[in-house]
Amino acid sequence: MPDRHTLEETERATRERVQHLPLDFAASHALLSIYRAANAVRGRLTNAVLRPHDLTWTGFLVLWTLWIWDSMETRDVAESVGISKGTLTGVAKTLMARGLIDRVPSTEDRRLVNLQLSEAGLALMDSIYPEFNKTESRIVGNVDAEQLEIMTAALRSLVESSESD
Amino acid sequence: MPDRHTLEETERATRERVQHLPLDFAASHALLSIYRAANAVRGRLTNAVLRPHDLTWTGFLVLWTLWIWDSMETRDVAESVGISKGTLTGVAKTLMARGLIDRVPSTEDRRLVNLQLSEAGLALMDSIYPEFNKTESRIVGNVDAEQLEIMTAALRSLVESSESD
DNA sequence: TAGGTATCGTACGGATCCAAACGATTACCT
DNA sequence: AGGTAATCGTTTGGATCCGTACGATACCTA
Repeated sequence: MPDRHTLEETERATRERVQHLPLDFAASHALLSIYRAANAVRGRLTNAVLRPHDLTWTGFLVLWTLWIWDSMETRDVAESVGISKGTLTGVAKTLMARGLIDRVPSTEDRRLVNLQLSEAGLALMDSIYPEFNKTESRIVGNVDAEQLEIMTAALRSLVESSESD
Repeated sequence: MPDRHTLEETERATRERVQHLPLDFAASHALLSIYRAANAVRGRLTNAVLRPHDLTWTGFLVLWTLWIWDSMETRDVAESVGISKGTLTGVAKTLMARGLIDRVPSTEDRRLVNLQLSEAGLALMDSIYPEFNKTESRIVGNVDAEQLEIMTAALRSLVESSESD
């Protein structure tokens, strides 16, 4: 029994374990790789960039979303970040307590609340994002540019087919 | 301000927002796609396959790991699944309470504990995994086989370069 | 214009997760 | 041999996250 297992070893062991079953190994390996990659990337970005600024991964995504889109309704922020509405309430509360975002109740529909970056939040993003992106760039540095493009396109089509139904 | 944003729209908006900065857009889009894909895939598999069996995503990964490798020390299970040792303690406790796994203290090193599937756990995996894989296959169904292979390889090299340092 | 339906943001319970601290056990080193 | 260092699994505390339920508000239709 080996101590540690690389992705490749795991895939080989999987084949042996279930070789008597009619399974789609390519699909299984692809999705396992996606999940591991997402975890690894998130962990590294969190530790290297976010933690020194006392920012959560989710909190950063919220800030980043508002940075890109200027102002958004809470439901759209949640959907864009990939968390539930209820989760966003707590995250937004934390970010607001730190003065990084503002809540702006809608005048047209009083059920709605818009979120946007405060000046402090904007300044924070301006200073953090270049650093964040530099780490991103380093992470994908070993992957050929063309392969990276294919990967991104494949992931995108996968997201669409997975979210649609 | 649009209501919903596709990955493509988000990438376009990102460019406009930060076009004055010297950034690596390909890297940013790639990692955003990975994260969204992982979330979407995990959500769909959880809802479609795991929830009916009252299984957590993490719990299933633990079972799956033990299914593939027969028996493992807890530290290796945690590392393989991508969670901390402390988290695994709780998850393993839950799975053991349901009689799906067994704890086997090591005789050679009394600090170590090995985990393995019980008979009930083995039967559960035998019945669930074909269904799980069928959904996996459906998710990647729209992606060309060759592109899928490139994507998987790119993700794998990305995991390695991201976990190494 | 009144009542039913839909959707908003929020509150709450439970599960998951991590980082740090801890006691127990083993390995190393002089 | 004996003491220090390293590593094991666990515990603890706090943050995150989801699903559900809820009141409030807006829309719709007869």
